[in-house]
Amino acid sequence: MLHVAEAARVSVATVSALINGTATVSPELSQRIEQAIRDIGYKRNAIARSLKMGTTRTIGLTVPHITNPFFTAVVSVIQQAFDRAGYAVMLCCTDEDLNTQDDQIRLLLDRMVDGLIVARVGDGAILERIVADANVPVVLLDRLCEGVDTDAVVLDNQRAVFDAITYLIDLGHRRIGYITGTSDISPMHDRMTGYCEALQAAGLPVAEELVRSGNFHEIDGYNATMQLLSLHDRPSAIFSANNPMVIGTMKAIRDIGLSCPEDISVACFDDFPWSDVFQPQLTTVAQPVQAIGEQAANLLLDRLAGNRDAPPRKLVLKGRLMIRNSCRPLGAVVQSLSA
Amino acid sequence: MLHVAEAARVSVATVSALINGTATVSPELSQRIEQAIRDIGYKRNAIARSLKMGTTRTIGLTVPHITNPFFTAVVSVIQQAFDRAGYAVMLCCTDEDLNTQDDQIRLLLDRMVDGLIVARVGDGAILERIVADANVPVVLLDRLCEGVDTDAVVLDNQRAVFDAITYLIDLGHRRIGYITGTSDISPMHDRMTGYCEALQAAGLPVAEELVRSGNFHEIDGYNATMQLLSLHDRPSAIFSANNPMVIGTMKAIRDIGLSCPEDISVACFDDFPWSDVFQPQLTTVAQPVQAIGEQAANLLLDRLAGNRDAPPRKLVLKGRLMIRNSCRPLGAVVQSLSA
DNA sequence: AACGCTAATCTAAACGTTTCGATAGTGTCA
DNA sequence: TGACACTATCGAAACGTTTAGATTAGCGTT
Repeated sequence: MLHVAEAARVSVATVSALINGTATVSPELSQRIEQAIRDIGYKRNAIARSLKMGTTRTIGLTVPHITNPFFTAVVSVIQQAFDRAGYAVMLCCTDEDLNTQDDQIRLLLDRMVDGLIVARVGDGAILERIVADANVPVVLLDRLCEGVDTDAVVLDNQRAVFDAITYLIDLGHRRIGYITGTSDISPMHDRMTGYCEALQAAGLPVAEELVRSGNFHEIDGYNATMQLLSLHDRPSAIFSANNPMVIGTMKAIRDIGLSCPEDISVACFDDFPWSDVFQPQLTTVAQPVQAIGEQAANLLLDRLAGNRDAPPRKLVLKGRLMIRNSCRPLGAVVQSLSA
Repeated sequence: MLHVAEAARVSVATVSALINGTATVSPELSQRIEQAIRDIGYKRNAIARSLKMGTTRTIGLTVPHITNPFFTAVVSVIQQAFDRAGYAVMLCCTDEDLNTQDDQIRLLLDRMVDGLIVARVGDGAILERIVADANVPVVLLDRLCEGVDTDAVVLDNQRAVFDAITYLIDLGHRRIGYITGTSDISPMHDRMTGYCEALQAAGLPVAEELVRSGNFHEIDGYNATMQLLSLHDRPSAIFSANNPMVIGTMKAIRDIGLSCPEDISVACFDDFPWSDVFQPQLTTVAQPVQAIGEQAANLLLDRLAGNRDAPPRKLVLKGRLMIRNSCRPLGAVVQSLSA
């Protein structure tokens, strides 16, 4: 900018005024300055600007796994929304690991992001401090956080799973296996509650051996399913509370020589784009990813626009049960096949 | 830092020296400073540091679509690699749009990223200028760029498709539909070449009506497939050169009342995690996403480490044909079913 | 002709670091 | 006792912006 000012024989203040439109500058000088800018190929240094202004027009976004199609979709929507608003987004994947998450968030705050959207992991002790200490607005995505009272957009997980399990019960299923992620994050807890309530509402017992938990990965779903399928009185249906894990479930069913839905019905959380193309077409609980991403972005953009003092807003969206052909109605007798 | 210096009764220079370990500071002062840092909860301002140092320890990454599983996987790997190296990554999705890409890259350069990994879109006129003007290292990902001579990691697309088509020919297929993306990017061009060469090598003609092109989206794959299937002498196999488009292909096959692989064989580019779980299990060309991401990251990290003058390095990796059950061997007579 | 008002422009300080060169303190050795 | 080397510390400039406040010029009023 100094060079531009010199070339145009004006002060840097005038150049700045013209670029930002913060003061009127005469047509004559404007022209000289614009010419100089073109000649020199000047580009404003956003870092220097950020330092002075105290804002980076950059936000941080952390998710557990970008390869989880749910997060992929949400990240995509959020990225688009901030792009439209002229913000850059720094993406971090925490790999479902608390320490990684701490590091990532520190990394983002170090870089003076203007705001944070966090699909948290673990118990959020650090998050509490961040929301308290750092003066950047935070919006929680997908997962709430005890003790952190801030903007959030989540799903009505309990209701969504309640509906899905009720659907299975209505089909005649009585023993329904349930595969959950580690229960220290709110959605897993709420989904589990939905499962239990649906069973109770139908007068069915919650059998401990039918509930298995894993760490969100395909292999965990595989192992959990193997355990469920080797029970002497095995479930006629399995619900997986997490998307990547259901892949493991399907592989386990295949490896053990059973097939879905003939031998065992399967449903899961989170829809994916190809779910109605391949067989079996999985019955899923679809989250409104578009809305989730947009609402999260809007909440943050609103704070960034200056609305700092409004009380925390918590948006709860509804899931939708996508009924396909991976769950079959059950007659009086549970079919018993061996491979 | 000023506050820390005052609290510890030292100069800011000393604080900086201690934090960065750039000079020895006495145990006594060290302790005072560390105490002050803790008391105040001081965090170094990375923006100010960037301004002074001329480096942001942040890189920019642009991909056409993060929802394309290939890019999802590569982004994930790259993100991890840079995370390990202490870099942040700014992610942008260009939506296969040239203007968007220009905007995004400008946005990234404005923010003084230290380097750029670009899966480009379009003809790259802007990219040329960037690589010339900006002094940040750029590595091209997945897609080369005429006239931009810089580090790159790509697949041997031609060979990969050659192998896939040859496989179909070996199965007895003679009329093989081919669905490509817009041909102005190198992989699409190379894949097309692989298709033609495989046919020629087998003494088969390249029939114009069997080649359809679209804009990478599911709907384009759908439309292209519909056209192929309504030919009076329709193909017995379809190869889709792009992953999202194959979803459209499968939907079109279903909607028209055919089934795969009984009525029509399907293969495509890019593997996905669930491809061996659902039916039909698609035969795909798998890209080594892990290697691609890591190599791209390494190339850039190497430049960032100071190795600026080395000549451009172009890494070409091999694809792998994952044979599953979506392509069936063909007898002498092409089966002709109507739904 | 002196005055005030407005519009255009400029000067200079500030943002929070890093770093160069200066300075003070300490011990060694002739 | 100086001269000297060495270490620890500091002062101040610099990075490239923004912006408050000062200055200047032009112009209409009285």
